[in-house]
Amino acid sequence: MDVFLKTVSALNDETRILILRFLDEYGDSCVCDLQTSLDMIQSRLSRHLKILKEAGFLRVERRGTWAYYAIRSPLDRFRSEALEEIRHLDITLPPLQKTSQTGACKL
Amino acid sequence: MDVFLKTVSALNDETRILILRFLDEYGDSCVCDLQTSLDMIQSRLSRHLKILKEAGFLRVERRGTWAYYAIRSPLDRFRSEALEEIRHLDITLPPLQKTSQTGACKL
DNA sequence: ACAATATATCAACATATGTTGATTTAATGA
DNA sequence: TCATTAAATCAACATATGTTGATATATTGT
Repeated sequence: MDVFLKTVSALNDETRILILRFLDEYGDSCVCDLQTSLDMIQSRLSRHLKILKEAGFLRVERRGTWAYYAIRSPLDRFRSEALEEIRHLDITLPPLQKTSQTGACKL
Repeated sequence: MDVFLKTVSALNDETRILILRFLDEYGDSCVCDLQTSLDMIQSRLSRHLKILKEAGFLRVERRGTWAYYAIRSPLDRFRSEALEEIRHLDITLPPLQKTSQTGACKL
């Protein structure tokens, strides 16, 4: 029960759906790039990334000062199906902005 | 987006998961019987049944004074998958009590 | 060690959602 | 029409969750 509810609860937010969709489309991203691309305050992003991670949707990998988040693979059946639904939602995805590469990522 | 979020939001509650599991196990039930079997206040049940119905999980059929709720069929892919998950959750389902038959269902 | 930057966490607040008891609406039968 | 019962809705309250700005932690380079 707990695991299922946590999974569902993680899906129950527009911000997190957008994040999932973004990572699904563009692949691994550091918080910094997500912040620029999605135009979100850093604490807000961290919160949602943590929830998605703890719900089993994402994994994190630390590279230097950066934390790269990515969709976990392989996802189990239910999470995969949820992601598939999200893929077909009518969302206007913002372009990927890799400010972390250029060093222009100062918070 | 709206439809998906509404679906997910409907799943995001223990009470509603229990109701879905119950109806999946025992089939159509009137609010009255659900109330007795699940030991829930009537207004609480009505609320959750409405949410589940509007989210596309349930259908209602009025028979006399009674409103019989049942899992909609066929469910679409995502809702089916969700129901399948719910089927495998570790929930101790209370026994079905058909008080509506005996007339002992006074609220 | 210190400065700079990336990320995580915290506290305060606002909004959303669930619960309950009361009231309203609907259907049936005398 | 009136009484009875089932179900829906409402109002008040409590709890959960999201947002924001501030602070803490972590990593790198000087």
